[in-house]
Amino acid sequence: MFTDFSTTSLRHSMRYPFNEIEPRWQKYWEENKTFKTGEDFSMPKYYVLDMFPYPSGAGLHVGHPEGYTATDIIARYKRMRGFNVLHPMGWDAFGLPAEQYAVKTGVHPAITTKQNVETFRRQLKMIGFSYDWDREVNTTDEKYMKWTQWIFSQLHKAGLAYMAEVPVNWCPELGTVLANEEVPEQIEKGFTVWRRPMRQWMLKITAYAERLLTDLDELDWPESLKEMQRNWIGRSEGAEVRFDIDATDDSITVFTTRPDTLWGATYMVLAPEHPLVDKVTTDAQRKAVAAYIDAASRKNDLERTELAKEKTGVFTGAYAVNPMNDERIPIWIADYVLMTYGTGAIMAVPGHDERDWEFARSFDLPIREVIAGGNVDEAAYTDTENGVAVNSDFIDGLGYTEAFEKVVVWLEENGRGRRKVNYKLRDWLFSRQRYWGEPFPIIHVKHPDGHEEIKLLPEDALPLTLPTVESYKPSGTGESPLATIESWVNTTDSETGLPAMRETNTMPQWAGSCWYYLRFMDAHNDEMFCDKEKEAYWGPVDLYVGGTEHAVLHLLYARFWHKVLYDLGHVSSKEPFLRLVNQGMILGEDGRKMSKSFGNVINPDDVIRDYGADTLRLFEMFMGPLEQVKPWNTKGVEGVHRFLNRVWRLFIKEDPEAATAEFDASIQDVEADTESLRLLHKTIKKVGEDIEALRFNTAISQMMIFVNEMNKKDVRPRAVMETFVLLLAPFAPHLAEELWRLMGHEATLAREPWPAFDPVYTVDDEVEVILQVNGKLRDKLLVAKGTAAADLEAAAKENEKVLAHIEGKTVVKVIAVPDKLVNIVVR
RNA sequence: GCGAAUGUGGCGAAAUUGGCAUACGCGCUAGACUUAGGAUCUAGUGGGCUUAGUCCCGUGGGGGUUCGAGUCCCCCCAUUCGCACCA
Repeated sequence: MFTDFSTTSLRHSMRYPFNEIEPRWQKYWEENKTFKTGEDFSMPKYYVLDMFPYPSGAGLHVGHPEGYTATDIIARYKRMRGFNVLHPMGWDAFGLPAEQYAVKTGVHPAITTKQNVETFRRQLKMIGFSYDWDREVNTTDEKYMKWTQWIFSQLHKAGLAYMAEVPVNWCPELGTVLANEEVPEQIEKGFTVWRRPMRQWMLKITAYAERLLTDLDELDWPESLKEMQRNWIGRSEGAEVRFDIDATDDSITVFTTRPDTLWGATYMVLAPEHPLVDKVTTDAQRKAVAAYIDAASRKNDLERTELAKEKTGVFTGAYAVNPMNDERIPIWIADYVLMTYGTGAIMAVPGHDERDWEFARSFDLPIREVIAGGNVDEAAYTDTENGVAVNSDFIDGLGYTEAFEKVVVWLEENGRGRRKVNYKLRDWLFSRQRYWGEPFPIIHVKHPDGHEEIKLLPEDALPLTLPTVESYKPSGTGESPLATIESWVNTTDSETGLPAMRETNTMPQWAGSCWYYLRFMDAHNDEMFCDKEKEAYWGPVDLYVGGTEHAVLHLLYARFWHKVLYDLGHVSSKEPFLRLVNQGMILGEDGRKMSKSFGNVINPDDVIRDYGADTLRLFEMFMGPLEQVKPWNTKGVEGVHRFLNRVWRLFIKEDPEAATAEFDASIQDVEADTESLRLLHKTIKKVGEDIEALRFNTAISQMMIFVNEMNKKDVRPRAVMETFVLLLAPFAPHLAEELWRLMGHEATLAREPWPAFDPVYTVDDEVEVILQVNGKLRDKLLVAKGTAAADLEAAAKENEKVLAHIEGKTVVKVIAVPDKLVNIVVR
């Protein structure tokens, strides 16, 4: 022990000396490596993980410590329960803000990142979190990046990474493309985003769509979050149907979930970007079609959908043939059909699809009823439960399910289509035209015959690090600033000696966070991304806590990578995060979202300065249920601070003159009285159960009850008080450690066994039984626990107040529940 | 429009199995100590009342089940979040 404990003074007579206690214990923990995670694999393990932060320049926000305190309480509690606890922290340090700052100032993002990380680390240490800092990881660290690139190589080898010319979301202000998921955020910021074809790296997440969907069922995650992932994956069962184009050899394939309405298809619609558009358009319509396509290309998906009130479209002049009835139906193009979903083409059944109905009304196209039950003149009839097929040949009279099956069989037998499951989920656009990201371990080899070969760098060439650049500005051509560094870009293929160019795209921020939870298990391994034995022991994560903002992106991508690694035999579980909890956002004191513009931002540093870290921790947990959105309240902070002061005064003599802390005279080595024991054991039980269930607010209120009761006593049995300190420890570790030490213990309480409660003291031998007449409370009765129903009934019938209410009336029924109540029903 | 969650004092909230509604904290009121109190401690604090009674009402609104409903069922309203032409 190197820490100096000689000066616990009472300089601040009214408030306990948190500003001395806290830094001192933080120093002690650091020097003694109190929270270093052991590697005794015979112990039961518990892996409790926070979503690691992006170290922004603004520093820690009060929202961060909310989830972090929750996991820290769990970690400290589990350690005391004898678990080998893995509780690490790191940095998701690639990201746009550092790069944009670099563009503006010319300061290398690595420098900004390093400074920000230092701030974050210092702030987190000031709150007293029990992280094993020896396992700290940083996604921008070359040693970490090496394995991110290695995992990409595995994906590539597995055929899950490919390059494709795809319409991307191009943002001219940022000079980069965006993932679909990132678009709404940027538009909100006022940036423009439009479609532009570009050669991009894609990851084949769609190959895992089904498993990502079905495996959700096994996870202990919030239902709403699972629902969000289900919606994002968007599975729908239907059929692909091929429509011949009249007078040509071409055909249009559509996806439909309603093959039972095929006879009602009165026209077809292609997305404006559909490859067949150009081919089928007649000369007469060519001008109108071209104008329409041009207008559509200037809109993004959001404008084409959400903002479009009226349906627009243009006739191509061509006709298709309905395979069910050989009818000639017109082919239109319209931007309400998206190239990115299904086949980019639909059969329009205006009678039974709302969008098609609207479109048909706008353009005066025929609406035909093929499902009876509604009135297609007024609205599309889409009921699949009650509708019955009509005007539909061999399925007439059938309900949805039978009709669906029969049509699919017919399509397959006649070679006109097939059963098909379609997903909304699209492949993951994995490249960014930025500097501050992981370079792809890829070279484009130029063969003498002129063809280009995409080749992975050999494993021993990893990590491929970022070169220094003079300007961080996007090149403007759609390529990253890396493209301008010729000495870096031009290289040779070590295998063939042929000239090659490096890939100049970088990976998105999500890459590093897809596997960091694995790296924590074996943070310094230079031979592998994570040792197999360690992974088998630590994985999967038992509890993962973070915000809802990562509901679909990070959590879906990480699950995808995990499944790939599982398939390749690198990890032992199908899913990375067994249990997941979203902490609710903390609002400003005014009930609005904390924001600089509202001036309602609370800085954790200020709270720690004024009240101490233990108060910050305790208040964040006392505010309400973890999952809930709740407003900050400075008065509430003072409330929990008062509680901690009371705890201190329960033990320590109030004497402003004293140089060192001395025990209050009430702390005595006496045998505990039954009343204190009852209080203590009830508190042990409730605090333990509440921690397990993440109900920290009620655990704290029970400790407050304990303190309020003990406060009234002149004698506070030492053993009782000592046990209480252990209960408080996960919540207010600095104060608890200090009291523990003052009670004469040499070492930290971090691994003291969690107190056990004795059921003898948690149940009272006398209980209050409620006496009711007609369900209304009339009196209460104190009886021995377990008093028989018959005895309760007899006692109730002798009770004066009860008698007053049943006098002169007929007793119809008596309900007597032992230890609860007696209810006499009279008429 | 679709989906999910949530509605309890002046405020944050509790009530774990259908059994005392409002624990705990804030705020407020009164008192004690004090030169002082923005410290501390004690007591009180859902609403109503010509009968101040251990009376009546009371958990978003309406109905229902039950001896008994914040809790279970049905309908409605509000708020928040997510999705949104997904064929």
